[in-house]
Amino acid sequence: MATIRDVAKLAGVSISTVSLALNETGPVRGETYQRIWQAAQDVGYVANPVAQSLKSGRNRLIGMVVGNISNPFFGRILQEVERYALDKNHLVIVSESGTDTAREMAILDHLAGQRVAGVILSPHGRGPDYVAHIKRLKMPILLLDHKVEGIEADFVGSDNRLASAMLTEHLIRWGHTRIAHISGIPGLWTAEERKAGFLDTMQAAGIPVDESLVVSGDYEGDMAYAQAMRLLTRADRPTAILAANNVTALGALQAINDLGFKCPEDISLTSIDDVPWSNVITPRITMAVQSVPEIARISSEWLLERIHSRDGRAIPPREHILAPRLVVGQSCARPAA
Amino acid sequence: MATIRDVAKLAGVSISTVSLALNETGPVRGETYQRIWQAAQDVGYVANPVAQSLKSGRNRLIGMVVGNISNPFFGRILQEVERYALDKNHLVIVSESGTDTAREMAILDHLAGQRVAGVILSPHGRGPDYVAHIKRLKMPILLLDHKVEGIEADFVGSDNRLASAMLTEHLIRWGHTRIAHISGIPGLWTAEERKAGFLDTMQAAGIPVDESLVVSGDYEGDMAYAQAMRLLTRADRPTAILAANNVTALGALQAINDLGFKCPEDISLTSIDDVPWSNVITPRITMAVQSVPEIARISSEWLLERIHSRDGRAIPPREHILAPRLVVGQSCARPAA
DNA sequence: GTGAAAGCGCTAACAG
DNA sequence: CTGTTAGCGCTTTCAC
Repeated sequence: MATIRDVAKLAGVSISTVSLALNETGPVRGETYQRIWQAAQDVGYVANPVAQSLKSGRNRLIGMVVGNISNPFFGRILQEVERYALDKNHLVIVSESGTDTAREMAILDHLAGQRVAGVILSPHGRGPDYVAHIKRLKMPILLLDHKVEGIEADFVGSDNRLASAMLTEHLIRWGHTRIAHISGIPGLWTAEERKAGFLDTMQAAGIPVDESLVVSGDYEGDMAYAQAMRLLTRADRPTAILAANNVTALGALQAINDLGFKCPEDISLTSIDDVPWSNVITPRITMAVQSVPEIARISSEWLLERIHSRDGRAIPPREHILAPRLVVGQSCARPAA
Repeated sequence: MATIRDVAKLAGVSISTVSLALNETGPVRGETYQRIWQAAQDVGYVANPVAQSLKSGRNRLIGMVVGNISNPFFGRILQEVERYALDKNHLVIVSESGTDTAREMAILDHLAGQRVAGVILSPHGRGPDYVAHIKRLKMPILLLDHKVEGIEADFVGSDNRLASAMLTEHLIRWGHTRIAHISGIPGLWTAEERKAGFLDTMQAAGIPVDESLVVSGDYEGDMAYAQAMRLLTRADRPTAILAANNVTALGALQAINDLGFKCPEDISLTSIDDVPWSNVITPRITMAVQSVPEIARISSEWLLERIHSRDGRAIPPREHILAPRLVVGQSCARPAA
């Protein structure tokens, strides 16, 4: 790899002049500039980003930390973020925290160690230590999806209450009263909001909630399958299920099928979040969808803006809450008599 | 951030002693070692990986370059690779090449610039310039999925011919003769192999292939949908479709549904590669699946092995070809009379 | 306009 | 056993 010294030698100038010229950060112009530029071309010089990082304390990397990499919802966000970042000459480091607070903190430390320019974080940790740990980090952070009390940072997410309210209302309008909710990870902001949206809507409609029909999931298919199995094998089983996210819905649907029930004839089903390839899933699931391109675009833009603005810390924390859109499928019907 | 100097000062030794001690690369032992270690703890010292990289020329990063990040098949591999890498203290940079050779080369240059320790590459580029470009790269590369003629590197992929042969045979056994194939990206190794597996099997069975039923796709759903539409609206439409990958199959299925055909009664369908949530897709698609955990494990192990062995270049290139497994669903039936 | 020199944080000879 | 020192490649004052 050619270094700045090679260029300097070939151009017959000092290395500082080369740096000044190539970065257009000095008064080098005209013939000298041309000569340096040509020399750089000739030896195939590209500045070593590692050396630049050491000097500047910032790397042209951005981190993306999520709970579950294989969730298709995340895959599509990553795709957009990566595209956007590369346009701006940044590479994206991806890491999965699971639901392990310690692991998440360790990952953030690793990223801080690499002097990444910023992080898009879908926070899954909990507890005061966790919050303190994040606040201590020096790099710009953008919170995605889950909001964390006590952390001042840009936030991009959706109106989770509204999403579940819309779906709950939809089910109520079909005549359901025994509605079950398989929730997300207890304690997580989105999960609690979604549950609250459900409970509020039920209450507003004057429908008593059977607490035993509100069960906790973990945003994963296996757990959802198990919980749905439990719910549906009860004598007083629910007539409808509100799933906390896409894979929860798919897990529930599988349980419905495996038990020999028909959706929507026997059980109605709705999902918060988009379901991948929903068109070829039978029945098409009624869901509250968020705009993935919008989430990805705002997140990337805001983070890169904060990274590149002269004083990123000066920008006050912003919040972008997306309104979910109800997409009606064929997974809901009147409750069986 | 505490530097090695802070530790040295607190422990009352020189910085080199600290380095030697903490890296266990010198003869520092006993009381001095303890004191240094304690001091490191006290100031919260963690070696700056950027500085280490500048010195060593290797970063504790590995790159992963694929054609399409949002393909669920890739998501699951990434998940495993990331987990494995983090265990070994490496972070993973993810990037999407699309089908753009120039973009892929640019990404590889970026990664080389960051002095990543190695790259897992699912190559999509083409042409002699491309091959030369890759060979010029100094870092260890592991080829995933697609093999590239002329590049000496570890390769992990599956027996693509066998996969499509198995499925083709399956369709033939059901009595199909007018079988269509929606292929992958023309020119890509996997795509050509899969097509060859299809053609060979047809020939071996003595069934003439209608060339017009062999159409090219791009491993993407939209294109597959369009091609399936075209195939199925012909008067002499095929009775079965062999899709080149998972999303191709889903695109085709959607076309089948949208045209009012029933699968498998009217059209049989098979897929190379796993389909996510295949259990809740109706009908369950018959497919040739590869073991994602195995692919991910071998890839990660081999790459990290090459990275960490004293002379990685000394290990001769290895090849791991996975045997696909036939998973029979309900997407195949006798051709309609 | 241009160059010399300091230094980012670390590792690794080489002396002592 | 430990300290001194010379870089890794780059940016950035500060002189000239």
